[in-house]
Amino acid sequence: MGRRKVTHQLIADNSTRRVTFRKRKDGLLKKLKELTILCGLRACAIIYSDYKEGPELWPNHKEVRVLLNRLSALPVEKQTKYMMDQKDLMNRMIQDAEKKLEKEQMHSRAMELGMIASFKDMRDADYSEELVKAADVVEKRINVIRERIKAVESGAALVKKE
Amino acid sequence: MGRRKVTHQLIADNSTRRVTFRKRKDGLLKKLKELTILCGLRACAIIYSDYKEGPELWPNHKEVRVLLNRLSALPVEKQTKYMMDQKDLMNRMIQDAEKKLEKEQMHSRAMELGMIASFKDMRDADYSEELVKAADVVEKRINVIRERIKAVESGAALVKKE
DNA sequence: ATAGCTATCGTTAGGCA
DNA sequence: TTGCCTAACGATAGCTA
Repeated sequence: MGRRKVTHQLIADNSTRRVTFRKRKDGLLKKLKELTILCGLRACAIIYSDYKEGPELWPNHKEVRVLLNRLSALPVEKQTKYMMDQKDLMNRMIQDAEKKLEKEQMHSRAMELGMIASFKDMRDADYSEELVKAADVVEKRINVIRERIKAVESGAALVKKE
Repeated sequence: MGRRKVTHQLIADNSTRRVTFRKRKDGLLKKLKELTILCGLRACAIIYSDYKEGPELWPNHKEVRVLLNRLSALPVEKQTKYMMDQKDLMNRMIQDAEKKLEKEQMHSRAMELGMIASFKDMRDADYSEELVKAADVVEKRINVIRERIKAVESGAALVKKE
């Protein structure tokens, strides 16, 4: 009956932890939805878990894609130049790191769980249908660029291997 | 005193909405933190709002970067090839779109708000300190690649302009 | 596992400094 | 605005089928 005061540490029991995860994840998404409605925002969430095949997308796949594209302006590193100059040192470090990773057979990626939510203030967002389409096109363009980058990335990885 | 039952629609009053946003955002982050502890996950959040200069990063800048790098496997488009083949058509569409955007002087990006959270199950994550460092190096490498991509992106934009 | 069911705990709307 | 305050309201731990 009722509920116990929550102990703030890892839930030991496996299935209890699983249930708690589901309940609280749902709670989080509900609150996210409320926030979007109350404050006039857009939001999305992506959740990887070992309980599902693919990532769980909220509110839907399309919204996730659209909002993800808005993250390109995210602050990453202070400056690129320094890192580029450090390339050789970096490469050596990377090789060391990869050897170690290989050695330990780290494969926890499969257990990965992720969530992304992106909001946009829509208070002044009564764009015409046309403008929405236009924005979508621009976002698709960014997607193209992302894909190209991925290709470059794979290529670089291949080159590195030999 | 007390509270009123929440009406599920946009909060009309500007400052009330602002306060509600802050309260509920904090609540969301708190619940995110609890989830990470109770279920042994890692998580982060990125929040853009017009109430702050830059994005608000939770739990901190580094964690956000690390977890963001794990999103590369995210499902984006069904296939790249088709989009690449469509490049010319796309470019024309983009030009049209950008003209319209320019014309309308859309500048809502400044009002953008975003949140990202990424979790990783850590139950089997008692890596040695060394391994953690190694993983970090690999992630830095990915960051470098991202930066390169950005450069390419800017370059493409410049080319496009003339 | 998954779905209800409540007692209880946690969140927060509205008020006040 | 920004931070407490407290009564409602909402979320959920532990239980049952």
